Amino acid sequence: MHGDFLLGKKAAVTGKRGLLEDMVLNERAQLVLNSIIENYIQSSEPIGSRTLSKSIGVTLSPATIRNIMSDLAELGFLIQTHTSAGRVPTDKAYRFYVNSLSTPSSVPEQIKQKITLVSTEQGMQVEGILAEAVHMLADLTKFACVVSTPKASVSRLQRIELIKISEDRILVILVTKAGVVRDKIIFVKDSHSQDFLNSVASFLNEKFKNHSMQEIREKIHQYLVDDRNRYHDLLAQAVRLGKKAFELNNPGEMLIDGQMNLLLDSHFHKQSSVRSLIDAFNQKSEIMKILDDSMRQKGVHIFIGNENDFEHLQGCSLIMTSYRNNQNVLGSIGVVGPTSMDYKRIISMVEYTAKILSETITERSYD
Amino acid sequence: MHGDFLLGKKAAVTGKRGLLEDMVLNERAQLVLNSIIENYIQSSEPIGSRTLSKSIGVTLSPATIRNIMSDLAELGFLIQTHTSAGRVPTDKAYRFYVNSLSTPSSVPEQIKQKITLVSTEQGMQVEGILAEAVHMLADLTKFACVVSTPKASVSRLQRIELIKISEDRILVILVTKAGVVRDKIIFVKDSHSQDFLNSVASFLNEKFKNHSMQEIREKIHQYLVDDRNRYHDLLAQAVRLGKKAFELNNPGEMLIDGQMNLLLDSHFHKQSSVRSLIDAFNQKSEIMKILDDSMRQKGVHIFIGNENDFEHLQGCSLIMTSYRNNQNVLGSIGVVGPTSMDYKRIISMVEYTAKILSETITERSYD
DNA sequence: ATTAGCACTACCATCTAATGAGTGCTAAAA
DNA sequence: TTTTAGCACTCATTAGATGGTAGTGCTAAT
Repeated sequence: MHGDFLLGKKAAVTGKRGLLEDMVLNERAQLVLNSIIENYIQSSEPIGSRTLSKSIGVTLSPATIRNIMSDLAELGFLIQTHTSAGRVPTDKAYRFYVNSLSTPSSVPEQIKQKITLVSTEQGMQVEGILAEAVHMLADLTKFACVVSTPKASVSRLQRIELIKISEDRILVILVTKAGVVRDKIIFVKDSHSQDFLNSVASFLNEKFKNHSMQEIREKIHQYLVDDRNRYHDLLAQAVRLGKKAFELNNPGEMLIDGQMNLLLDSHFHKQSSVRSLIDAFNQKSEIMKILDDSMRQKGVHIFIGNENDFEHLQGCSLIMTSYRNNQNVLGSIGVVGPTSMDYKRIISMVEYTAKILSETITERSYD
Repeated sequence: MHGDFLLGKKAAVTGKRGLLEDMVLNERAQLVLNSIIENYIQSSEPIGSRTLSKSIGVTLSPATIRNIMSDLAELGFLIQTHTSAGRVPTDKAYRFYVNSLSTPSSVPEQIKQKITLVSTEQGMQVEGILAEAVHMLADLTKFACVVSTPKASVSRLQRIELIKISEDRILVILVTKAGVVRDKIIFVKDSHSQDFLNSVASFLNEKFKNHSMQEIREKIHQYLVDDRNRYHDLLAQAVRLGKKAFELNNPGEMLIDGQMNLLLDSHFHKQSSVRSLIDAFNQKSEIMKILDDSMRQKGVHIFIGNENDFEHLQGCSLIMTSYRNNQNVLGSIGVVGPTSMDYKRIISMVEYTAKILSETITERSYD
């Protein structure tokens, strides 16, 4: 029985069954594993010892490689689809591979040019820019891509407008610093003149400009509980209308593009996977949750296969990162593809697209 | 050689090679054809004479049916995938079938309830309503569904707002009668105060409220060519800003949902069809054109297979109809599915969804 | 520690033969 | 004249059988 000799010093000390994070493979095992992964990413077919022996740089006989593979399999990095098939990397292997990627490969100049074009059209709405970015990313990666629209709660107020629509309906328009315009209708019991609404609006603008929606809601709540304000008519009305206007009604949306690309991928050809994918994208909330999570921390976030506990997305990896203007993190953008995707390439593309997206949105922001 | 005896009187007079529109099948042939189509819609498998002989109401021996089928094939209503296979309806057959549908079957009460829920959430934006409607339709039909957003040019102005963003940028917000809010940024050479922008906005509001965007653009053009207006400063500036503000920049968008549903359908399992479909939905313009066309006329529009000359959508039928508020036709909504779809059911669903959508949007409109 | 060699396994493409659903045609029945 | 029964024929699909291939694990030699 081999199996121990692959483990580096640290692991040898902590023991084979020790913490996985501390486990280190010896150099040759690592070489073999990476080589298998890279081969598999390219070919999507199980890798055998003979094939690997040729494609790998070092001269190692198939038999030797078989021994190493056998050990790697025992450690859970490789599996066989059947007895006499080559080896296929597990999620654990991909995780190891991704962790070992040090220098993020840069995006080729040719592709950079393609991505840059997002920003050309002036005067476009933020949603339009997001749609274009996600479309582009889908087109480049040939996988499904998602982007979350800027969260209302973190973005700061640039201006509010109140427009009288009918006796009991008022159109509220919120413009945020990030350049997002949101509108909604609120219903009121008693009618107000447009002039009065203008006063309320300029009161609210004066009071709350540059504050985040979250802060505004809190302040309004304070006004409401403070009894003294009851006697100041304009204030009272302003607060009452403001409460409705700033009420969170936008649950945060998500744009998807290139879903169908996944279905060209050989990994998702089975009927059952297709169903699963459809469900996954129909029920946006789960993916939204992942997007939200990756907003909170810097850098690129990678979820491999079973690491996301969303059953419909088994067999998928997600590469996510956030985008921002020069003030705030606004949302995140990323790729959903098979676990056997070309991580290097995809990661660099997601990173670069997010960078360009951030720049474009910053340009458009009102700060 | 049979072949003539199926033609009704009219055709018999004008001759077998006469105008197709005038062609009438005798009652029995029609029964057989409809029966084949309905069977095929259900089973997606070629229909043989024996099968049909059983499933059809009237007692007809397989041999007789074979004769009839043979004639129908000769007339171009049926084809065989290979010599000894059953018959499959052609596009021509579906057209005949659809034309012969008289009483549009109504939507079952149970499904009506599902559709009704679109309108519940108050204060939702028009785009949100459209997204919900198209999602619902996709969910019910299990096909891909599309909806076009209200055209800017036909909708009438409710109100315009100009907001100063920076020295050289102005945010324009257009609210239309249909309840759509559009925003865009325009760039100006010389700086204006917000007060001045307010005057310009109220001037434009007064002048152009209730006019269609198309009309407004024309009027502004007239002002511009009229030299006299040059000396009236506010007017001149208002016209100059207005020109930019009302410039058509929104090419009319389209929301798609349920594309992936198509890939569960057995008809699109071939690799080539999948590619084709992806291209079709990526390149929105063609479908947009069809949506536009079906906005112009009343009723449900049906494009069967090769009737739309968009190569990527061969093998697809489109069921489209327009939606409106109480003033204008705003856009259209419809289904993209295989030619062998259950036309009765789908047509009724598209119709009903459009009706509910129209009602919901009318409620939200500002008239 | 590494490698060559060998027996073994399982998938895959190809071939074959059998099955069966379907047709067209012809001649008999209605 | 229309309908039907019967028969020969076609072609897709299926199940076995077969040989080839890519892979493994094990053992013995290097």
